[in-house]
Amino acid sequence: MARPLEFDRCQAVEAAKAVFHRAGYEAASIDDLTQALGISRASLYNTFGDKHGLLMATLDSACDQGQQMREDACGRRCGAKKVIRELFEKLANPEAEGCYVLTLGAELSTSDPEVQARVKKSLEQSRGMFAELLLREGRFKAKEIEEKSGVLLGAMVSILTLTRVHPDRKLLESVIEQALRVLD
Amino acid sequence: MARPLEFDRCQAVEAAKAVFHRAGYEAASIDDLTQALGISRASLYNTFGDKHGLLMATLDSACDQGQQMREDACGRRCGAKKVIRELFEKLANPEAEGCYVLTLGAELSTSDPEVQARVKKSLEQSRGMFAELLLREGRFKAKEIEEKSGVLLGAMVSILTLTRVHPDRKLLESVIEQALRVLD
DNA sequence: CCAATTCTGGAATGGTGAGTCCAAAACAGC
DNA sequence: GCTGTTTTGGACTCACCATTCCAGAATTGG
Repeated sequence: MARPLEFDRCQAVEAAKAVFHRAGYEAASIDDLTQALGISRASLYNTFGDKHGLLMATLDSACDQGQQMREDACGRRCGAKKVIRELFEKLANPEAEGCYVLTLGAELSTSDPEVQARVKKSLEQSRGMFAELLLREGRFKAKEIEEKSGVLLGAMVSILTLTRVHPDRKLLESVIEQALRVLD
Repeated sequence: MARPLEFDRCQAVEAAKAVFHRAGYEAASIDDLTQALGISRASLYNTFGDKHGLLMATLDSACDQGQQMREDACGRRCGAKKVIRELFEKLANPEAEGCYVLTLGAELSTSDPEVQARVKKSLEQSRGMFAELLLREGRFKAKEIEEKSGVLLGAMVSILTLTRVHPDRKLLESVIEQALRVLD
């Protein structure tokens, strides 16, 4: 063996995520990134290939964290309404992972099929989670679940988008309360 | 007087809007723009100052068109539910102006205060329109109007965002139907 | 402590970006 | 048709961007 990496890959990915999230993909320069990650150009290229590779690493990380969050939500013992309310509250936060995925989606999904694929997959997984939570309630028909999970996904997207472009506590509360009505 | 402009400013703005919408602001180069607008660099800089000036011109145009759409909606004689349903249907279209505003907002609102201001203003105006339509129904209390207009705004944002990153007819229908329930 | 291997900082490279400039062209009014 | 004004095309500048390269540094196994 030989000299080991002097930095933590995960930490670097998190730092890159923050840079991309704040500046956008195109606007973030390699200099910005190396500075934020605290590593040199060479290390960045050795580890991630190129700028796009680094982007995909951050997207993967965000998707994984989102998936973790979804599994946690499904793993809870309480009723769907409580689980979803708490999930929505957590998402109504500008630093949320989903917000990152969606923001990149808005910037790049028309021009970068790889990004688009992850965004779509992530949204579908969210919808799946909602469907499972609804199913577990045991009081909805398949048809209802399809419709209601769509509504909840829509609400989620709304929350994530508003959180970024027009944060307003009361507005978000209204959206959340209305969405949760599908569980009545 | 002297030599007149050889191109139509409005047409140029529309073309620029299309380029920015497809590629994003940062990724759109001046070359892309001059080519799409069919004008030379000099004309572009003479007319719009710089790239950012051109961006703001496109944003202003989109906001104006949005405002026009809102006024049209308010000017109609039929019930709020019908007006809003038709508006939502119109917005569920990837070329919609609101979609452009929101997409730019996602890319730039954290880094460009001017953009952020227009996006927020545009959203507030939309909310105002919803509030007016609700008020005109004559059957809601002020408190309800505040909440319901927020819900409708959230639905609109959801529709516009989904339309761009994850278009799916049935999903959009579910979102629209659910949103319209605030009018029951 | 040596050799092999891998990482690191920073300089170098080639390309492309936004924005400028000027000479030629097109028009309006006289 | 001449003059003054404005537009236009395209060459030009200069900075910055992503990426590569290399010489030196660090670490492991022997």
